[in-house]
Amino acid sequence: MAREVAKKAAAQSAKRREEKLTRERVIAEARRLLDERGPDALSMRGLAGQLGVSPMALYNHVRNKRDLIDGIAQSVVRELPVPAESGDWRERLKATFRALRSVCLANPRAIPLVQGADVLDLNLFRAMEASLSALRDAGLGARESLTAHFLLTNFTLGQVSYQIAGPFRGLDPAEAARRGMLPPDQFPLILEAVSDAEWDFDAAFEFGLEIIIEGLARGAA
Amino acid sequence: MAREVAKKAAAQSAKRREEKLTRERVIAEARRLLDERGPDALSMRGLAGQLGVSPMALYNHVRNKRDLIDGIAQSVVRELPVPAESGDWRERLKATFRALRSVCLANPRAIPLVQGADVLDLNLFRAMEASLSALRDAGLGARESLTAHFLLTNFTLGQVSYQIAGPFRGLDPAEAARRGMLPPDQFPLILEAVSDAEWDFDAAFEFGLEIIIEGLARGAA
DNA sequence: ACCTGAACACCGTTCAAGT
DNA sequence: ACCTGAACACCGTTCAAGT
Repeated sequence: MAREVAKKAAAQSAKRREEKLTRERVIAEARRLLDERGPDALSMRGLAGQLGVSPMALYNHVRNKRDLIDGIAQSVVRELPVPAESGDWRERLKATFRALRSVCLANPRAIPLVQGADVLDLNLFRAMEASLSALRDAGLGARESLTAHFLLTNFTLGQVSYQIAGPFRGLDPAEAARRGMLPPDQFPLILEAVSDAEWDFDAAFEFGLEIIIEGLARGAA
Repeated sequence: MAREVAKKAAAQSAKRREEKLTRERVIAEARRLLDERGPDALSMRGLAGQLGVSPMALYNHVRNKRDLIDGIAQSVVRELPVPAESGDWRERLKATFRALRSVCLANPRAIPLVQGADVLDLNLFRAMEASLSALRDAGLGARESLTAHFLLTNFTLGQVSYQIAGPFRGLDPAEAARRGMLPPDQFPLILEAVSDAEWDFDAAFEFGLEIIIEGLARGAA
């Protein structure tokens, strides 16, 4: 029958369409597309193509592109482990922010897109509660703890963005030195630092974490 | 003559065209457009319209949109004051990063666009040299100073982004509380912090700066 | 050298129509 | 309820042509 022929043709041209289209499937495919082919490949049309469906079909499961990206953000955040509850406050703090960093680094292409996404996920608040709890144990007050939490969050996310963008992206002293922009008498310290070879992001993160925690311990005392 | 009539008509429909089109004028107008009407208004076509010129005329002064944005970034960075050279290392550090913060906050709409722009401007390296110099005076080594400089940069830019995006944009514990996502027995500290009213960004910045500097002084000793 | 208009290859989204 | 095709109002950029 003509019907069945048409069905077969549709199934062929739309390989990925065995399963029903759902919000979860749309978002999962969006993540895969973003991860494998980058942000430019993540268009509503391209995504629909990957799913073997018309672009407008997506709008039954996602309000608009903004909502799609919020969905990606949420699905990334769900990979945050629930933080440990026991141990020294310093170690609990470190564990919480190391975990945040790991999840971000595991999803490098999602991070720039997800900046400023709206994601109210329980996992994030669990991490926040754990962080506040550790800070209170360090002797900080309610207000100070909140400020310190955002200090640590800013530091962690900033460092992650920096690492993802590539070392010195857009502000490379070595490049400036190569172009002769930096006369040695005016910029001795930059030139010394630049010659100091490669950059260890893990070490820089641990160093920053240590400094901040040390400052908090000190400030609370 | 028909020529002169045509000229007049062109001059009328293109009010802003008295002056010659230059890279500087293109970038200045782009900044104005971005500042007053936001990132969506900053299209090559819209910008050309503002300048009373065909879209393609811009490409004589700017390689492409990426280059236009790099130009905006550069023109913002040029507003960074040259850092002071004397004084206590703590005060010099604070002054440097307060200045960076001020320039960013004065150009809120440019900041998100400018993330990841390529801008090798002398002003930025002057600030970096000043920062490294202060850190060396604090007793840090070459490598540590560089790491600490990026810690402070990350912190400052992170805090600025956060402030520009709006308080708790995308991660609002108060909103989550309103939606009943946060049972009081599991999230006592978040709920306490949230009830603590409004957020003071200036104070949070100064607090963070203090903590980091304290940590650096302590770590060096 | 600098500018133009037309065209190309895309976007996100609305709408009316189909099942 | 879910999906479709056609259309709308945009993009950035290339190209060939004008002065």
